[in-house]
Amino acid sequence: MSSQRRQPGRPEATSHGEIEQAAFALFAERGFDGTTLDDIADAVGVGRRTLFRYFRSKNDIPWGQFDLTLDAFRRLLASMPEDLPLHESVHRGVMDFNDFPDDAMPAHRERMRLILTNPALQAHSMLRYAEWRDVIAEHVAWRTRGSVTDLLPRTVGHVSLALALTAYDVWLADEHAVLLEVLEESMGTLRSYLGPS
Amino acid sequence: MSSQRRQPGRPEATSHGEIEQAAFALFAERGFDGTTLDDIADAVGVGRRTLFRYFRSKNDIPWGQFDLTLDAFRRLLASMPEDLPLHESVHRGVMDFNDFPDDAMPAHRERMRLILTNPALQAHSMLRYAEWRDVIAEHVAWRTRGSVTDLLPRTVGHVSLALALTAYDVWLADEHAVLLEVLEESMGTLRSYLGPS
DNA sequence: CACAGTAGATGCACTCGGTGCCATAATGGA
DNA sequence: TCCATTATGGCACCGAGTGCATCTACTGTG
Repeated sequence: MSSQRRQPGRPEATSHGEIEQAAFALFAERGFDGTTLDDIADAVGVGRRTLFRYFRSKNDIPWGQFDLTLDAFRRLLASMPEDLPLHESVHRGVMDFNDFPDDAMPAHRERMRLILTNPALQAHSMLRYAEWRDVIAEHVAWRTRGSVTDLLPRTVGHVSLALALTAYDVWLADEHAVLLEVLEESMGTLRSYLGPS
Repeated sequence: MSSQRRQPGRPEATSHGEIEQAAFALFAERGFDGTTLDDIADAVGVGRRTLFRYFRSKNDIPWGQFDLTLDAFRRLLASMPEDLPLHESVHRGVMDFNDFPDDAMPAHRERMRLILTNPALQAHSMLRYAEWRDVIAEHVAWRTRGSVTDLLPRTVGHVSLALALTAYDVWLADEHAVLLEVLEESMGTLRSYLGPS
């Protein structure tokens, strides 16, 4: 790949990845709140103003390029065989979404630990979660030929997120837990909780 | 009531309620983002600094005295008969929590519309939701003689929140919807979604 | 090589939320 | 009146985020 990158204008001085790396190093050292955007800009060797061309806000840095991740998620759900029961389709989608190669897990864990631990990031995450829920809701709406504003798509979106967040809570609390197993387990827990109705 | 308020020091210049009222008026007029803390302080006739003695942040103003609300929720759950099945106990608690007198609904609706619509407030709400979930998790842990960090309490907390938020989404989108009915409905929707497994 | 075109980088000034510190005001009681 | 107590609120300051204007580095062309 990389035929030629003949772009007209000035080349980019840095990249999302570079900023992310420098930022995570600083976060690990001084904490998220203890790191200013000036710190990050200096570490990357770029102006503070430039950071905002790569990330919408400081809170977005730990999320990396989440838009791309969501695009992949969208494609993932769209690729589910249509003869699969809806709840199976969603469940598999969520499982695949959280299926990372082993060597990526440490970094993923660190990223999620940061996001789920720091109050400012916890709060901000709500906005990203809403986008994630929408992807699910759209899938459900498409499968049921309904609207994303219907009760079912919204319910499935919210509940899927609830289960995922539960799993992450437990996973982060237990050094040896396996994310996908906890995810499966939380789903089972919900079933048995509602079961005896 | 109001036996005597013989407190030693200087009397308070305002109250949570007064600030809240002035703030909501301004929010309705110029929007949440278009209202500065200076605006609110001026409207109340108090220093900007003083606002922070009543509310931890601008984002907390729309929530009123949520601590007190949570205390009531805690007592509500604790008062549930122990012979009630756990899921019933939680369900009833959530229903009662959202059972407002008719004349309080318009204000409640406006408050929730604001919180669930404005991005800054959406994000901030995550922190309040976490406290709300904890109340449920504690109840479940108490009922099951387990720990709040166990899978079940966490799952129930997250899923209960998911259903409540779903209900609020739908309720706010439909002028004529009845909150408690939508809540009940979203619960049923979840059951039927998971049912055919 | 000079010049035009293009797009990213960045400095600057400014707004606003939020905090620490501290002096001050208003009250009840001795 | 003087004191203890408690709330007020001014002041200085920090850091995130934005709009605007300018500059810079690179491509392509004559």
